[in-house]
Parts: sequence; structure tokens; C-alpha cells
Amino acid sequence: MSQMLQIHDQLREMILSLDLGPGERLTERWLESRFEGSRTPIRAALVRLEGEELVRRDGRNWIVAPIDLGELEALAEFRIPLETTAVRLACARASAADIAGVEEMLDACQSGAPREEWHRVGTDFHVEIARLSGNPFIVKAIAGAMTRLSRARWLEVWTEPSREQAWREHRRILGFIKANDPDSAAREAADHITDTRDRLLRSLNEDRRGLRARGFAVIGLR
Amino acid sequence: MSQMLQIHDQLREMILSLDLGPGERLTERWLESRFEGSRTPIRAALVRLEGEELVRRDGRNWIVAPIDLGELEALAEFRIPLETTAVRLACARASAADIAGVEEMLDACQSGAPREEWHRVGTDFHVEIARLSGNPFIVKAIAGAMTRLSRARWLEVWTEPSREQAWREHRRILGFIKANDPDSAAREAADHITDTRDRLLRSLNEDRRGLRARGFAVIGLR
DNA sequence: AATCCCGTTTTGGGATACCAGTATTGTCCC
DNA sequence: GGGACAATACTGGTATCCCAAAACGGGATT
Repeated sequence: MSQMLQIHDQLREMILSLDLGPGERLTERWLESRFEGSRTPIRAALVRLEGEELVRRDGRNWIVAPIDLGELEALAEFRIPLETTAVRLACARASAADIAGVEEMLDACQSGAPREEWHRVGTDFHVEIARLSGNPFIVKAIAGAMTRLSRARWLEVWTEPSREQAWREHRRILGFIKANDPDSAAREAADHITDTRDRLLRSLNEDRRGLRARGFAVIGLR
Repeated sequence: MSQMLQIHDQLREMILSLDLGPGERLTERWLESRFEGSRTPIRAALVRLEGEELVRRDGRNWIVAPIDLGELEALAEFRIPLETTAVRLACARASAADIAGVEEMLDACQSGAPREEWHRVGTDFHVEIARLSGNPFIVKAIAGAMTRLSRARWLEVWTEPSREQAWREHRRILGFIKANDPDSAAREAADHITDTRDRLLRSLNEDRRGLRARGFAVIGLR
């Protein structure tokens, strides 16, 4: 694989895992030494990441895209029509094998699993459901939305019951798709997105102090 | 403005105007002489355009993204839930001044206007409506969808009546938003997207011969 | 005439060199 | 000690250079 793609993926991972703080400045020279490559592939990776909005320009400088918690509502508003459409289409189009694949993914995440695993599966579930719709534009849009959501979800204080609740909702959505009940699946999906948003916002609000202590600007959080 | 952005914008325009044929190979050296800049900014522009899916890699080469007419259905399927949501939100949120702005845009496109003008306004209308929703994610998604549609719409054989029909539908949508009738606006928007898709597909089907003569692969067109 | 093969050319990927602008720092004067 | 200012260090933007690999071409062979 080309060096640029390696750098892109690694940097992406570092950003999404909060290894690099939101808003943190990135100089091409630092990245040069960090990844032991020249500025050429590094610049390409940065331009690419800029397209994914994981990196942004601040004047002439590069910075890790800040987390704007104020966009959480808009994100839910965006996801609801898309994901309800996705599950409806999934009911019409997904094969039993496709559905089983997603089910398996959920099963693989047992209660002993590490935090990263829960985080990843919780994101991938929505993308995989979107994939069942067979519409690549929906898939990409949902994947992008989940990426933007991803870092804020690390900040969330996950309690066992809230996590269990989310998983129950995932299973219910999948169950309705399996049962070929598009209306219920769509209702469940919309409710899940709303619930998740509220859980997230509540958690972040309760933990404002903790967030600030960890150096996160709590901008846009009402 | 940086040279890279200039190159990006010019190249983008050349692609969207079909100045560069879909599938056409782009060598960095040709672009170098064409834009009188070195490969560095050109490569950055290409990476950027790749993110917008206007340019693609074919092995090691760069090519102008082909037009896949088969994705027209998926695109409509994607737009309908988003744009119906957008008009509903617009009803709730758009100010009279905002609406008047869009109205003005439609008015500015009189029957004597050049083809480019119709094309541009026909695209921008949907983006502006999305903007009235106040949701930036919806705006960006619609803008991206309209970009992908853009080139196929150049291929369309525009008859006077079909163009008039589209404009009537635009006005109707806007009228319902103005009248604060979200249900009608949403229905009208969905119908418009479906109608437009059908008009486009019919036109392209009738003109297959013409398309091929102009060098366009009619892939994915049923 | 078709095909294979090898040298040449051209390509994109990466590294480096250079520049102009900007921020920083250190210093000198008050 | 504090503020103005100049030298300096560092940044991203661009141009150029080098390389390996892929594409191309042309001639020899069948």
C-alpha cells in the first residue's frame, strides 16, 4: 500500500481515538518525523483527511478538527430520515444471510469485551444496516455521520444499563427487519437515534467538569 | 488564493462542464502544462477532487470519474427522504426573507437565459431549499447529490415543456413552504424528485445513440 | 502478418530544495 | 521592569529532482 494511505489511516486512527486532541495543531514537520516520511505523502494524507473533515485549516495551519457538541442535534436530525429509509429498504432487500451477518456482529460483542470493541460495533451496526439498504449513497452518508459522532461518543460516560439499553434497541431494530416489518423497524430506528442522542447529551452535560479537566472545550453544548 | 485551490476550482469546472470527458485520463504532467503550475499543487487538487468523487484512480492513473447512469435511481432514493425532511424543516424555520431570496433566484432565470443558467439554477434551487432547513448536514448531502447529478443533466435533452414542468414544480414546492404547509411541500418535493428522475432517464434512453456518438459509455442505463 | 521480447519513455510516488510570510524571541532603549 | 522593534526560527506553498515500475514501441523471430 502506498505510504500516503498508511499515513492517512494511522493519522485517522489517532484522531478518532482522541490520541490527538481536538483542536490540536499539526505541523507538517512534526508529522514528518512522527511517520518517518517526507512531507509529500503527509500533505496528501492531510488534504484527504480535510475532505473527511477530521482535519481542518486554521489560517495557514493544520489542526485536528474540533468537536462541536452543538452539532449533535443536527446530526440526529440528519440521521433519522436516512436510517428510517435504510431499514425500510433493508426489509425489502436484505437476504437472510445479510441479516445473519449483522446479528453475528452484535453477538460477537459480549459483556467482557473491551471498551474499544463496544465503541466500534456500536458504530458499525448502523453502517451495516445502511448497507442492507443496498443504496451506496445512504451507506456513505451514514458512515460519515457515524464518523463525526465517533469522537463525542468516547467522551460519553457509559454506564452498564445505558449500554445494555442501546444494545437492546439494536437487536429490536434488527428483529423487525428480520420479521419484515418496515414500519416498526423505522419507528424503532428513529426512537433509537433520539434516545442515543439524549443519552449522549445527558452524559456530556453531567460530565462537563470532567470534560474540561481533560482539556475539551465544551462549545456548543447547551 | 492558493494556487492549489485555483487549480482545484478550474479543474472541477472543466469536469462538471464535460469539458473533460468522463473516464478521460489525466496525467499530472499534462495538468502541469495546462495550469502552468508544478505537480505539487496539482496533486493536492487531485486528492481533493478524489474526495469529491469527481476524479478517481484507475490503477496508478488518474481519470475523470465516469458517469454511472445506473446510480440515478439510487440517487433519487437517497434524495427523497432528505429533501422531504428539508422542506418540512424549512416550513418550521425559514424566514420570509430567506424564502424571498430563493424566489428571486428562480425569477432571475427567464426563458431567454442561456443553458448554463438553467442548469445552474436547477441545481442550486435544491441546495438553497436544503439551506432553509438550517441543518448543515442535510445541505452538504444534497449539495453532493446534486453535484453527482450535474453532469448527467448536461446529457439530458431539454425540451421546452419539460423544463417548464420542472420550474412549475419548483415554484409549487416553494409555494407550500411559504404557505407553511409541510405535508404538501414534502409530497410535492418527493414527486418532483421522482418526476425529474423519470424525465432524465427517459431522455437519456431516447438519446442513447446520441450519447454514444458523443463518446459516452452508456453503462448502467437500463 | 502475428507475436514475442527487450530497450526506451513516461508515469506517479516520494524526497528535497527554496521561498515568502509569520510568529517568536531576544534585545535594546526608555 | 516594560514596551518597541529587529533578528531569527519556523511554517506551509511551490518547484524540482530522483526512482521504481508500468506502458509503449519497434524490431527480430516465427
